[in-house]
Amino acid sequence: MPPVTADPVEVNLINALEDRGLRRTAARSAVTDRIERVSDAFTAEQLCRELPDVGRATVYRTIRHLVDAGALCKLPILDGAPMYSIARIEHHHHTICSRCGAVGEFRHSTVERVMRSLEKEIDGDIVGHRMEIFITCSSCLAKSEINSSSGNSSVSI
Amino acid sequence: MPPVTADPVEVNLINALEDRGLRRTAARSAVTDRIERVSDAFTAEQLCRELPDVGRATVYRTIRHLVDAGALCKLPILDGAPMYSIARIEHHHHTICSRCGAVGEFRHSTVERVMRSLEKEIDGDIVGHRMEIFITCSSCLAKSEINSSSGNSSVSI
DNA sequence: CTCACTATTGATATCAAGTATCAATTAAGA
DNA sequence: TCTTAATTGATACTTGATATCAATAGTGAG
Ligand SMILES: [Zn+2]
Ligand SMILES: [Zn+2]
Ligand SMILES: [Zn+2]
Ligand SMILES: [Zn+2]
Repeated sequence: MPPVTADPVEVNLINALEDRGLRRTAARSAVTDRIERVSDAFTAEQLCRELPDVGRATVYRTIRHLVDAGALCKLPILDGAPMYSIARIEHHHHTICSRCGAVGEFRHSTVERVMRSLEKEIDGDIVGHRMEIFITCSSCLAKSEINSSSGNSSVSI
Repeated sequence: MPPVTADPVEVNLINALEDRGLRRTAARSAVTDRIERVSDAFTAEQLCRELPDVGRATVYRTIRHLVDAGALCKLPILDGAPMYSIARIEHHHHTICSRCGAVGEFRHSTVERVMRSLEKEIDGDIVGHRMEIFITCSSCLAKSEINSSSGNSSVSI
């Protein structure tokens, strides 16, 4: 059975910036420290609120640098601001809880194998792919069992 | 070999709206006619520009109704406004040309089978998924062969 | 260590996408 | 035809994000 998770990568965001020739500054360290401390995915605005002493422009700029460096994933959200999460695994996909928004990473070799197999069938050259699995996470499941009750809101994609 | 495309569905957008109890109006017909005439994916703003006599609010509202009705797909775009395309196939995924933005639909039974198989390995209940394959479409490939030259700009996801 | 030079910062203005309001208009059924 | 509720669209507003640019702060040379 192929591994669902693999190769957790050591992350040091401020180093990722320095590797790109960017200076280590107080503002950037504040941003990267905060991101590393937060376990979950976040929006740029959330980060701005949590770092009132760092200018929004700097928060947005730093996020952009980190995405460019491949140290952060930008998750496309259908409605509202995109979310970001630390890229702990080289190539991977995300699980997103449709109730609480919790984001997880996973890798699955079968998925990648299927992607490669599509090469033959798709018109043009494949240059990449993206995939998200929407879930109800175990903690949300637990909560809804406590409150028993309510609806099975399924997500239509 | 499993089919890459399947079940093309007849689309009649104005009917899709009427089926939801919405009235057939001149403004809505103008919007749906336009969408049906445009083969490619489009943004809301594009549609507004092409329909200067329909108010933007109405364009946005109509698009929202069509997405709710499942007649339009909303494609999450990482940067900039989301794009919409007519849903011609029941459940499906998209190919997106990373050069020209052309959007295609496809279905592949293996992909769906793999998704189901992930149920066992992912923590929580799977309620849906989304997938996009980024390509260089055949027409862009043809163009770049004419101009010979240039770089294999690969997309990092 | 000091200086000069460039990168960085952040207040502010601006832009872009999209939604809320609400009076005027219009579709649709009796 | 007439009544009524749905729809429209000009306008103002919200939100997310970027552009500007003077002030500030790293960095490397001397
Ligand atoms: Zn959850
Ligand atoms: Zn993959
Ligand atoms: Zn193309
Ligand atoms: Zn699928």
